[in-house]
Amino acid sequence: MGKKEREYNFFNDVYEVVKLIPKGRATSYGAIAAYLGTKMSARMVGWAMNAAHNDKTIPAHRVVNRNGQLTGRFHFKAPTTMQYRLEKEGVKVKDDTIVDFSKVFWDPHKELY
DNA sequence: AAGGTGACCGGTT
DNA sequence: TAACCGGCCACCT
Repeated sequence: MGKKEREYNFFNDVYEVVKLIPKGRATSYGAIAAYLGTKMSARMVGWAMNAAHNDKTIPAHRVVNRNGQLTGRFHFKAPTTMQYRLEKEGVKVKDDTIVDFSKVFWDPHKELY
């Protein structure tokens, strides 16, 4: 098995959850890690998103940090891309932070089974 | 082969 | 309020 394939298998669980985030909602790195179990740390979720950043099938813009900040914005094509995509879905962003994040927040632990 | 490094997090100072 | 700390764990050098 090649390196690229192994990498994809390893991060696959993260990608599957990210793909389930509904339009107009967002979750956090830590929430995904908690949902997947103790083996996966929030840092690893960030690493997985980094590895996936050109995959158009993964809505990476819907993953932010626990405070709703768009900490991953510099990894997009332009630093404004992440905010643009969120606002296009009706999510308001101010000062690189999602407005009313608690209402936009999508917790995989509660919304998935 | 060992140590540095994250698109992080919760708690403490 | 902001800075810091320890835990996290696969990757990279």
